[in-house]
Amino acid sequence: MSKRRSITIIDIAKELGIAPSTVSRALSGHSKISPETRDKVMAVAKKWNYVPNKIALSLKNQETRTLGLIIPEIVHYFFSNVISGIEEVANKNGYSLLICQSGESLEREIKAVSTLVRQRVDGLIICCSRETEEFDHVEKLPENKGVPVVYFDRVPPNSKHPKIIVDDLMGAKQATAHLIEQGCKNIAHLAGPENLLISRNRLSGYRLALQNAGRQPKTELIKYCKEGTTEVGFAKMNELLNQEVIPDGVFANNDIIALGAMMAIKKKGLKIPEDVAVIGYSNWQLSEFMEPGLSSVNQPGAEMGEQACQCILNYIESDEPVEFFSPIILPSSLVIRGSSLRKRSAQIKVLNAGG
Amino acid sequence: MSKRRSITIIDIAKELGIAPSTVSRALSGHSKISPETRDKVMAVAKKWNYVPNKIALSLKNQETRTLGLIIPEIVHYFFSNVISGIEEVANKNGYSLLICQSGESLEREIKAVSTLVRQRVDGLIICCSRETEEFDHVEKLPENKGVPVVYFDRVPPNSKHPKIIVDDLMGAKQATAHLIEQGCKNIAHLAGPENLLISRNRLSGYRLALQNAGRQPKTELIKYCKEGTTEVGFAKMNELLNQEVIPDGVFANNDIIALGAMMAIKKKGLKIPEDVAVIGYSNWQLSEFMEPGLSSVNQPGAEMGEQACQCILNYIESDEPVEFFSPIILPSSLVIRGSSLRKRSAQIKVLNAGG
DNA sequence: GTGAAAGCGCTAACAT
DNA sequence: ATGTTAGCGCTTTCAC
Repeated sequence: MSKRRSITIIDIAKELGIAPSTVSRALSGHSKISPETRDKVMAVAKKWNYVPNKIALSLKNQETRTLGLIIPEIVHYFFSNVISGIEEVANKNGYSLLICQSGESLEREIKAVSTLVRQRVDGLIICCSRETEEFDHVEKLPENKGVPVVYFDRVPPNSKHPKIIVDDLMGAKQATAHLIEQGCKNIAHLAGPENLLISRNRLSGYRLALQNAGRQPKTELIKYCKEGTTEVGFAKMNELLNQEVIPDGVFANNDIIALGAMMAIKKKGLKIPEDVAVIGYSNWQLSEFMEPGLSSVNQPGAEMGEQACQCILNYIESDEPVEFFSPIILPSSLVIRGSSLRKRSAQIKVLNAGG
Repeated sequence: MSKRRSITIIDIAKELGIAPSTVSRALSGHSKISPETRDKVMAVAKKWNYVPNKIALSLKNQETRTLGLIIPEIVHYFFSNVISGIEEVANKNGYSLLICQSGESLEREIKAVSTLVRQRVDGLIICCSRETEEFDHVEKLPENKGVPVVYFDRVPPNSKHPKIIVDDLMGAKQATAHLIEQGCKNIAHLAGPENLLISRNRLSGYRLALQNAGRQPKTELIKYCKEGTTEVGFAKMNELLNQEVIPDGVFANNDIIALGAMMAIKKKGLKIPEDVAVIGYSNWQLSEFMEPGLSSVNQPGAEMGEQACQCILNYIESDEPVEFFSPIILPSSLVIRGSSLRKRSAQIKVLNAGG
């Protein structure tokens, strides 16, 4: 593609025999400009399809009105929701969005930070990769007070920057409480890997709900699904079904595991939710299409994106540097579905799981 | 956030008492530079965390090494795959990706084009909104030879720009042929809305496969699901099941419809795929989590993104303007699943559905 | 091998 | 109301 020279303010100025600054003023609707010149300028600009050059503006103003986003994977229901939320808010505020995916690799994450800083993004929104345990590449951005940063979902333990996270503990508590309300006597938990904070929080929520109802969480009703696959969910649920105390309710760490559990339940000839009620903490929209009876706690991806974006816009526009931001904790929403998918829409209830 | 002045080449030059141009040369590994100065410059640059300013470079070089992407919705399995594919290739080639979503609105699409052109993206990748029937806002970009454009998925009928589309006809043909091979005698089609090209192509593929097998497509086995919801799929499948000729195979326009159909089949007490085999043309990854027995024709989202990106990079870098690009047609892939989800992974076969 | 100067497109301060 | 000028950060001639 041969390089195209586009129309500039100077071209317009020459055509009309006036100064570039006058053209600039006319174009930006400055008050101290005669209507005639303004109209003439507008006419020429239109005739030649003048497009203002944001690059020149960025260089002059030292701001790009561009936000950088680093995300582990784009192809993921939760993350794509986050992106969408960010894009929505950014767009509404006249900001553009530059996206990099780290592919859960620290190396790529570091490279992405560098790329975006070179591009002079006005702010950086980041969800760290699973590999990331050390945050200097973000925390020690050039000059130590570089670009404003907002973390979401996977956040460093000690950072002064804003953080947006989901209230997993509360969500899990509500989900378990819901099973209790439904009359479940023996509620099992198919937990996620112990090393992940979210798994631990969800387990805690489960325990808390039971204790609040005056019950003791039983060790034999808690199974860890380290790999987090449908297969493991199936296997662990089978174990549960072969124990003495058969659970009549299951809270699963996520919907993938929940799906495996449901397969095991059905294979046993039991009915959902009549015999065993199931509820899954969900990253995906799957629940919508899954078996009826699968209620779920949904991660508020879009809302998280919106909040993160709003947060960084405030950060960018705040004049005095803020010393420390306390984390913003978003509630998950508990979606309760009835047992007939045909009448599903009428039966969906959304509870606000947070406080 | 108070505006931060970052380190420039001039700062380094001053510190060392040399000319900015020398610093520039040292930094960019120019040959005609003494090793001592180079080392000195590098040292200072490192000490002060110098970050080159891409904005200044863009202004000078008249290229941003940035690509613009306009997409109807980010939260969509197919589209998020496309984005991911584009990001991957762009990144690998040193390009950044600026994303706007149109939300299926022509108005927002027009605004997005304008935004991206102002940002001086080097190229524009676009999937038009459902509302878009007139393409001047893209085709007549400033100066008529403006930014390189590549269309994908939803493309204008007559554009000289590159277009990447999916071979729906071939995919549908393969899917239907697969049902025939499986021994299905009466294969129904749950079609999409007639006004969409993809629906028409899939219907044609279905017809073609039957004809190739020496069968006549029967009108009573074709049902249009205008709304494309699970509910409609359920209703239309019920109609089919209550007709004289009960189908033993169903090719559904997409997986949402397929899901409804499967619910209807199961409610009737029939088994999938033993009694009725089902296959859906899929935009989503749902099939992975759906009932066993649901084979699907998957849209190659990531591949489409990669191709689109590669295509625009070539376009950008080609010196002589190309007169007309013929469409690039990607095959969909037919994924055949067995009936036991537990053994699923072993039984998945992927056939290349294109020619 | 290095320096000086021009220029990419734009705007804001300072004239007039 | 309009023109002049300088400068944002960088590279790239053209001198020396």
